Amino acid sequence: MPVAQRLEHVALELFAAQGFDETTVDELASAGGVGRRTFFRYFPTKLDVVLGELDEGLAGLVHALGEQPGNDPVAAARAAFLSVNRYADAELPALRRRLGLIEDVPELAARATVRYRGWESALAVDAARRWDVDAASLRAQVFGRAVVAAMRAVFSAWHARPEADADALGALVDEAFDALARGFS
Amino acid sequence: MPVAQRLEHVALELFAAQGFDETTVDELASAGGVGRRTFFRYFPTKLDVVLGELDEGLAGLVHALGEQPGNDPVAAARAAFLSVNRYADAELPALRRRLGLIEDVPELAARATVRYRGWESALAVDAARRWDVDAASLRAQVFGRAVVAAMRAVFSAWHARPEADADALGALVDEAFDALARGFS
DNA sequence: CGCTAAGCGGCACTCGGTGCCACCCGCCAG
DNA sequence: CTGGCGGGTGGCACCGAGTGCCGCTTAGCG
Repeated sequence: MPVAQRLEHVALELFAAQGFDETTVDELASAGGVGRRTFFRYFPTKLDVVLGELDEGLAGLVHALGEQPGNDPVAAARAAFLSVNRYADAELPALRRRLGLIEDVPELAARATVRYRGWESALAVDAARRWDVDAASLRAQVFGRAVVAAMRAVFSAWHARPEADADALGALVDEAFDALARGFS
Repeated sequence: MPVAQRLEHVALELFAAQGFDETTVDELASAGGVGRRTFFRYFPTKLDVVLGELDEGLAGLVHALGEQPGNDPVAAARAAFLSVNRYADAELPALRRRLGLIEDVPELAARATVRYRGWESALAVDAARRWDVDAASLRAQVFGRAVVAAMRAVFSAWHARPEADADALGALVDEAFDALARGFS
């Protein structure tokens, strides 16, 4: 097992057992069988052990957006999100643990939203293209941020239901995008 | 001038002059004429010097939401935001500096979004009440987060226009809420 | 005049994060 | 076989944010 993956696994274990703040980097490193200095070579920050692959999604999202036809950004974003967030059943428990940590530890939630900024602007750019307006236009910017906000709500709702599976996630995504498409009035 | 206010003023000065990360708490404290330990008695974190009063808005927002009639959450939220975000001309430069810092320094942006969580849930609760649904319902949650997302976009757009005044801010708020009300499809 | 209570701030400590450098290893050229 | 060479490693010293402790000053009051 590669070092990074082992560290990640061990870290989620320790965080779940004794809490994020209560676990020092020294513990993570020695539990992973490496030196503290080496730990920081694999993860720039203690926070990044938890977030890790969450933003690999960005490249995938951009790609998926590019493949969607039509000039309805909502439909495109919905399809892109559904295609990017396809999880195998075996991945769900780890996903749950990650989401739980991100919701509980404010610092992690904060760091996660920074990651989402890339998504927001990618979505804004895509919407601007389909609407044929400037990407800096307020409507496009609001769209990008609102979509990410909706996705945060989806993950939060999914995490709150202990037995929700991958299909349930898809259903929630659909519901959220319906709301965005139709408006709130 | 009270200590907290003086520290805040001096801090914004120093951050603008030499950057956020490049300014240590020691500098802030001695520039404000207090000891380092005292600084942390007024601000739990270096970050909070910048964000400071930003979340005093929460209590005001909740109050303003409570005063809005009708069962359209978008209209209520729009009115509440307009009433809370009434800035005097003299406050605008300070607001600009704050917004600039929050946009530029990722750590500040992150911390700010944590503050917004209170707004998100307040808005969700209000919407749930007007729609007569559960506050935990996905639609209400998406609404709360989308509204805050839209407000972030508004502040960002306003900040990007160097000569925008308080009226321009109101116009942007209206535009953003129109988008949320009508939907994006 | 003495007592008390509250704000102040020095000191020492923990922990996250970084720069530097010595070390160990496998690899390749001579 | 040997002598360099390069990458991964991790120890060490350092910085800055944040915290607990405690002694000091000072203002207020009986």
